Amino acid sequence: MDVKTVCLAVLSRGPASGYEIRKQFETGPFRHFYDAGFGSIYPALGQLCREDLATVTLHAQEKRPDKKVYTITPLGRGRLSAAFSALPREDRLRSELCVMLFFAELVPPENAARIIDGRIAACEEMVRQLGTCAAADEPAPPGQRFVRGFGIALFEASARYLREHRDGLLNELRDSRAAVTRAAS
Amino acid sequence: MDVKTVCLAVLSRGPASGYEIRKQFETGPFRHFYDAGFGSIYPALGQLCREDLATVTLHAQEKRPDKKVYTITPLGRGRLSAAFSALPREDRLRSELCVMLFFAELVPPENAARIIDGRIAACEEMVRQLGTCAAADEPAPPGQRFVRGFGIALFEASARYLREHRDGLLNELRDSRAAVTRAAS
DNA sequence: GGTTGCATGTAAATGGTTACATGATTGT
DNA sequence: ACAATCATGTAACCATTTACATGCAACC
Repeated sequence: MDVKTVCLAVLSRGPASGYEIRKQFETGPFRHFYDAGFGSIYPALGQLCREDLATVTLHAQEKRPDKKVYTITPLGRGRLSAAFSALPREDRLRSELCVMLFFAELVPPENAARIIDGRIAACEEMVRQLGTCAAADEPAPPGQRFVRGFGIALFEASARYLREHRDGLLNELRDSRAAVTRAAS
Repeated sequence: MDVKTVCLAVLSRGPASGYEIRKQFETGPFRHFYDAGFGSIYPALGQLCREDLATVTLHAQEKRPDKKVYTITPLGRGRLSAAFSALPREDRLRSELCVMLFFAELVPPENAARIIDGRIAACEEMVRQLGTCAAADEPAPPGQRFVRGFGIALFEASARYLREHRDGLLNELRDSRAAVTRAAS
């Protein structure tokens, strides 16, 4: 599922500009499971138009730059249906945090705690953000609420695990480092 | 953190061939937070050698193709330390499941249940796999056990959320579809 | 006077996936 | 016989990120 398809899906909920779509990826309800920058959104929207899956109209604004508002076409809706009839592929996660903690013995000791604490804070912030966007867009479509709740559940579980196992890991790391030092002397 | 750095980190635990590294990504304890195919691992290992971060030795085997075993160099260890002194960037997740459920009204009704049930099964299978690999490689380094436990906690939380909210979503989707049908007639 | 927000885009570089290409052995 | 496992690699393609480029308005 590429950026083009996801943009098309966003447009199926109503016309939008590239800038607005980007905002949804950055701070809106998409934040935790999909991201894309301007550099991929603008070209994607251009392509959608060239393939007649969307149309553009220029909205002149006062005291603001002009806006290009994209609208999905019937052909675009057809393309969307096709894409949403396939089974989703497995989630792809790339977690530097996990790589670093997996090889925790390579991380400078004073950093391990910082890294974990930073992540706990980030998860809590994420839960908060997803909660406020819940308050803002009620009543949202069922799927949207489901996915938001899913995100909250996962970030809460992350924060909980990290909080509960943080000290255990740090102690084990300290101990094994002490053992190595003893062996070397 | 690119494939090169992660390969180097794997090599810091002991010499390995490209094939063996790939196995760890595919089925081993890495499975849930990092993936890379042969097409990125082999070139990465080549580059590591060219930059003197690793060395290769050819191990002839009987009844098996020859193996190229890579070993990290002191220079490689230095490079690794540097990479692991930085803060990890945010996890990057791309979830087609979430995209599809977010726009659940675009998913053919009979598919929504299949998609969710499939994911529940996949999460449970993942928990099982992480559990067995726990039994196999005890005692593993502390970081490795921490990250494995983290994975188990998250996949369990995923499965739980999906199980608990599955029927609610499907009912809401059915109801809102019925409302649309009534409005159209 | 500097930063943030609104608004659009292009080009180069990076990084990764997929498909191709080969070949012996082991298990069903 | 056929598929899977072991084992390596290249090349083409694809997608995405990053950096560059522009400019006005509002706020601090």
